[in-house]
Amino acid sequence: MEVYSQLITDASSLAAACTELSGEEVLGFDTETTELDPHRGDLRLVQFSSGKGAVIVDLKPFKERGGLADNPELEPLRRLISDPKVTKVAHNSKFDAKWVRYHFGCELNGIFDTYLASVLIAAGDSDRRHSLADVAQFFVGIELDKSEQVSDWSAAELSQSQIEYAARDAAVMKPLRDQMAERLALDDLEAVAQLEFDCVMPIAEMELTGIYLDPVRWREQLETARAAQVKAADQLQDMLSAGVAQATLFGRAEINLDSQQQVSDALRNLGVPMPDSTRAWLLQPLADEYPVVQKLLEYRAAQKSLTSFGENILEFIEPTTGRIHADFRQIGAPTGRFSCSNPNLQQIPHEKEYRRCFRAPDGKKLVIADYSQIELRILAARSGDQNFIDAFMSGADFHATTAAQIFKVKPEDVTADQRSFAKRLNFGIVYGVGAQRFAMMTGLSQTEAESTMRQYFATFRQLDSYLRDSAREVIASRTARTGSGRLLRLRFDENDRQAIGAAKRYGVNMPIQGTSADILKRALRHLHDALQGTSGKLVNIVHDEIIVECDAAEAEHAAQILERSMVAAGEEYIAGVPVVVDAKIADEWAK
DNA sequence: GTGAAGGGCCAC
DNA sequence: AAACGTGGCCCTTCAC
Repeated sequence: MEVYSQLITDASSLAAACTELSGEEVLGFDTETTELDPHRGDLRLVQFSSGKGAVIVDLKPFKERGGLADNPELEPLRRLISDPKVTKVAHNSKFDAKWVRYHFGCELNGIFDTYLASVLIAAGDSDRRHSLADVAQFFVGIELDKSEQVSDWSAAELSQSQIEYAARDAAVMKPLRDQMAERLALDDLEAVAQLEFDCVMPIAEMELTGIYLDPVRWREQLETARAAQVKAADQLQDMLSAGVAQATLFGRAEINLDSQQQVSDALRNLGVPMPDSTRAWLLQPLADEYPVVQKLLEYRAAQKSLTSFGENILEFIEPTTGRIHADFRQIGAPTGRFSCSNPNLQQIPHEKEYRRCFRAPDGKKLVIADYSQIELRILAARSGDQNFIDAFMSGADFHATTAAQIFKVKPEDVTADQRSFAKRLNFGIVYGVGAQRFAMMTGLSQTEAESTMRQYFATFRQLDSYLRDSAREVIASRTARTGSGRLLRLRFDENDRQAIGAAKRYGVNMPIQGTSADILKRALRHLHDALQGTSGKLVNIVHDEIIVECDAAEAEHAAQILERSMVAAGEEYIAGVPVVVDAKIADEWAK
């Protein structure tokens, strides 16, 4: 592909080029950086491409003259980047957004993200790849050579091939966007694409802000966990060696306690009737009779605390900020849910000992808000079941209210057991739970479980028919959609009963789980806009929960903004069922 | 030595 | 190897 390109190194040509570019509706956009983490490296190039050619801004000379953050020479560039009327087509724009935000102090607005668009169009097909090279190949049939991506972008003089690479990379973006926009329209994915593009900037900012973890508190907790692990390991080792042939009078045969193979063998030698798997839920029933099994479970829990939630998380603290900047993937699951890694802040144990380590720094507060029963409210709205909806309308305890209906007793006469059955069933329904598993988790017999479930569906007739219709529709169309129109294509062998069952559960669950994700994403955009000009910053999200850190003096205001943003987002996707958000101001992330 | 797969378990 | 959905992380085992 032959492309004209202009390399810019001085203020007056930058101003002229930006004036020219700001007249375009759509620009390809890319950056080249010396590192992957904006806290560590330099932003070297910013590139734009229009139908006419590419403009490459070499930031090195600008930085040498007056830095990047408040260099007035870069003002035209900031205006162009933050102008929402000029669409920036970028691949994985969160990356560019973070660098621009951190080094220029401005937002990247008017995003069209070809990575996110590709993931949406793939609609859950995990065979599809989404690198720029793959996406360019798939949508416009252009082969991209990415060999320069890892080249040295900190050199004094950029090589000709680097400049050509930069230009070519940027030039593919416009035709790519045209093809993808057409495809998004064909699949009715424009609304969900906008929803995704709108929350790139909030997520970019959240990652840059990071979350504060008190290392002193964490180490204290770690010491306790370590002591528990050492004690449990020692006792378990003793108990297990009794069943190992090689054990001698002078010492015990060391067993690798983390090897389910070795542990299973040792337990079998001790006469424990071991199931095929050693998972906790299978071992639990044996724990009363066999203290060694109880000890194994104790060891496992201690080991998990120490490995998954131990020393390693402290290594994620960025020295320049003293905070943890995790990676959030905004379409982490085909349902639209986020995933999080390095570290995963969505799987921190709920126990106070862990959560309290994530605290507001001095002078700050955390505002923590979560949606109340959001998935069940979505289910109520989608099914239109009046009994289910009424249970939310009253504002009373939802599980107790549904229990009263299922067991045909007065609300005040609902027993703790009845409420607990109803609660587990309410949650299980969303995932398509069967009688067998419901029996297992409640301790009911298979027959009792079946009859309770029959009673449940007899009470919520409309919900029952919604779930059946929805399952039938999923199998017939091989698709499912969320409230925003997010699409899932299901692939299954129509002769495989198990596969059909799995597809039904997945396809029925996806619109519920996915609409919840839609709502959260909408809330993030509202929140981002409403927090402008305040001290409030988004610091974490966990599926139905949002955490904002702000100045202590502004906490009440921030809490109001957060609650309003979340409720407004919920009401856009749920009609006829109240959306309830519980918000609180706290010093630490603990209930 | 390294990477994939499998088992197990944390969150919502 | 839960006929309950979505993730990520840690460990062992096994193939290359």
